[in-house]
Amino acid sequence: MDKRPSNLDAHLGYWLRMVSNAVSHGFAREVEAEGVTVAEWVFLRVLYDVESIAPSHLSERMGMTRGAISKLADRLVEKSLIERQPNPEDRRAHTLSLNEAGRTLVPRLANLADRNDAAFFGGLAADERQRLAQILRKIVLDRDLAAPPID
Amino acid sequence: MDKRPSNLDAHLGYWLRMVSNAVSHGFAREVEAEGVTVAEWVFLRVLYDVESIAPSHLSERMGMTRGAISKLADRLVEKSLIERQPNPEDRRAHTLSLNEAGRTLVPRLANLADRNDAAFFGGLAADERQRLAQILRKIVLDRDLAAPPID
DNA sequence: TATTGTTATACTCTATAACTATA
DNA sequence: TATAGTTATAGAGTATAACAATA
Repeated sequence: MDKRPSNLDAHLGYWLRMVSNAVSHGFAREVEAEGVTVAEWVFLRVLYDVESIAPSHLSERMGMTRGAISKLADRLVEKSLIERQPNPEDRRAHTLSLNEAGRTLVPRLANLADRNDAAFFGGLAADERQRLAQILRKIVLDRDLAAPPID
Repeated sequence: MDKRPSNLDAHLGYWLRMVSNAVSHGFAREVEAEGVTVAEWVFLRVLYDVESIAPSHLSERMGMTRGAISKLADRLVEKSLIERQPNPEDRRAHTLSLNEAGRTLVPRLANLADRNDAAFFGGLAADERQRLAQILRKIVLDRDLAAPPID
């Protein structure tokens, strides 16, 4: 039996990747108009809630390495959306926080995210959307995937 | 109303991205042992069914630009898994096809894909997996996303 | 020595645009 | 001129590992 290799579309991961890429690309195009990328949006949105955070904590929160966070932070500093502060108590440590421009931008990006999500999943019935969210959340919990919920 | 920007986890796209990334990374780690990447696996799996295909057709099939296909093809030629043939009728055109090693590798990769998918979504009930597949397929159809089904 | 953060390096994925060789 | 394919360039995303400063 099973002489033939399974088809690509036999795997949930395949469909998931196709849909996820499309959603993310769509969102990427929208936020590009505001001068940021998807990863930067996540970074900024996390900062919005925490006031200020150490890069190492952010790296855990976002499921990225410290090096990656450092690079992202560089870009956002360059774009004048965040600031780095020294920590007087431990001079190895820093904290990151939004500046005025960053704080102003986040709600605009959140609106784009809302609209993108609505547009993309609007073709589903309300109960389908709920089902989807439920299943995805279950996987995240089961597998203990990265990012703890923000709220 | 809506003074606060919506949370990251308010969006289906956020959950989708988190799960999709985890599945793909898991699979990437597995196929790495066979010396290929996820994009290469898709490329090889498509070739397995069609015997031979023009790069331009493959680019449509995979939803990538011709340049990206060209680069992927370079790597797979270098890894001695595929071959490029000239087309005698139109000397601009080429075709791509698996060689012996490529043809042998695909079923092994398919097994890894099966196992990865099973491991990842094994925590879901059968009807949840079915639901998830159904919803994702509906989105792909609704939005007419890339890759036509392989089989 | 261990830890915080940065930097250096590298590779995949992908796009856009220029280019080559046909047709 | 239009088309098939390749090449050049670039940038996001990410990782690993080396490093500097400090603890």
